[in-house]
Amino acid sequence: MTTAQLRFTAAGRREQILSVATRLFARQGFQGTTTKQIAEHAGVTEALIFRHFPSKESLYWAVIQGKITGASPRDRMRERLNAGGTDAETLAGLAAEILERRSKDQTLSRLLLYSALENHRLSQRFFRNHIAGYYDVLAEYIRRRVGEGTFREVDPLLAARGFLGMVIYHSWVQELFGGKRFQEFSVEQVSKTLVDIWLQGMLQPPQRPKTVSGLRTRRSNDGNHRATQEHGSVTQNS
Amino acid sequence: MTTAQLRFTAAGRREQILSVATRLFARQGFQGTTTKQIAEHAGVTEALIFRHFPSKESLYWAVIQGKITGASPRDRMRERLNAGGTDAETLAGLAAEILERRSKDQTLSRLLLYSALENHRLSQRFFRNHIAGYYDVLAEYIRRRVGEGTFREVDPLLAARGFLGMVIYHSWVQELFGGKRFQEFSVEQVSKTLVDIWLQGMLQPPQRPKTVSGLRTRRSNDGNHRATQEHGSVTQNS
DNA sequence: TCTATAAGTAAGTGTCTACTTACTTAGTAT
DNA sequence: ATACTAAGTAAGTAGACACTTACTTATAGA
Repeated sequence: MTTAQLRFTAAGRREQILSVATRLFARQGFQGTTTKQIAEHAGVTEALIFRHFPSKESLYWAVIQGKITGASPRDRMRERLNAGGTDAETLAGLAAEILERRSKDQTLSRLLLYSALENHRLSQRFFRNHIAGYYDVLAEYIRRRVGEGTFREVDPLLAARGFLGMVIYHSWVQELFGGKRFQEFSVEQVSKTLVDIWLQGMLQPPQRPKTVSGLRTRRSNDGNHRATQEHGSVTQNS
Repeated sequence: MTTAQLRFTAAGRREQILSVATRLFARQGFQGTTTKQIAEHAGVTEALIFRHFPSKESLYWAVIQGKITGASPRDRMRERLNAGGTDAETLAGLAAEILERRSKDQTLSRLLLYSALENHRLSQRFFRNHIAGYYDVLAEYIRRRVGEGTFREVDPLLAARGFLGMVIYHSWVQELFGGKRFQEFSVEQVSKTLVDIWLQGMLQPPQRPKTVSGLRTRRSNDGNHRATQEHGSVTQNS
């Protein structure tokens, strides 16, 4: 009979160690985490850790592997992008999901950043599965919209990176660099604002009949700063 | 007379140690760098390092301090934003400068990221002087353009973060995560594309003054796409 | 109930770490 | 030359590190 269970099964203990190690590696990096610490947090001796994993490095790799294969956001993202709705709704939902997840759980982005900085061999793959996954799918979406004539002709990969850059960078600044100490933003405000900027930046300008250069409409004439709408020809001042 | 100079002056040696330590801390982080390593790279014994700096941590702080006080980009950025020229030129120049500097020298961003992850007490200040500096100035610029009616009404800080996010995130992906292994981009292409998107996203839409909700694009409208011209200049064809 | 086996540990090992102590040597003013 | 001072070092120390070895104990199946 299975009562209080003083001992784990091998698989169960392995999982527990992995989970503890994931948290610690994310918080302190590979170099900053000791096997003794991991053992203490798992409630066992160091020796047991080396029974389950031949070395500290192999434990680290198992942690990364777990994050790579577990719950790739790629599919959820593809679903979202194919689900229908306006561009604005779709993208704002996507941005909101990214912001919310990162605000709740920093372990993933911290693991990723540490592994990139410490230059672990797996980090390339980590990156490919986790970040590149995001924007391959998004780039595909953008390419379609460009083909349809809805979006302007821009490099889809760069545009995707631009969008995700806005969102992810903001979340890094807030969560990682302590930006939220100085100012908080609601997820809705951030996602709406950033999507607004990016989306209007991507959309074809509203179809203008044939007035070639007569479009420099002056709305009110109070002198300066008339800065026309086309950024090719923004006249800033005299 | 000063010949071959077997010995440094105290100040000179201090500087040399600082410079060596900066490189190593940037490459490997605080935890990943040993005092022995620093000594070897500086060509001295460890003891000498502890004569100039009371502890490893104080040496690290001196490194960060040096980066904080040295060459704040804030002023150069303010200059640039006040120098005149079109918005597009100004912003593209700004983006290009960021991209180029980061591509040449990663030490600053690596130091910053490590210090944020390792949660050093100075990292808040590091961040404030180095990143916040950037977008305070940029936000001010945006606020002015919003006041003039050139830009739409958006939170200037968020808009600034969006712009810098696009650029800085792209550079991180390329330089740090090894994105350039898969695809290279020219500085001009990146800065032009990202500025294009962001700037058109910020400008007031041409005709209708108040419709910020002009984002109601349904994804199935395939009616309008005339074969697009290049995204920068709309006013050139007939 | 007995036993095979898997789960778990106490107490190490050599090496590395930040930091110290007691000493030597180079440059310089008198 | 002499003596003083600042630059520099050789050889440590105690503790932390990743990892090992030899041992103990829980538990399921016969």
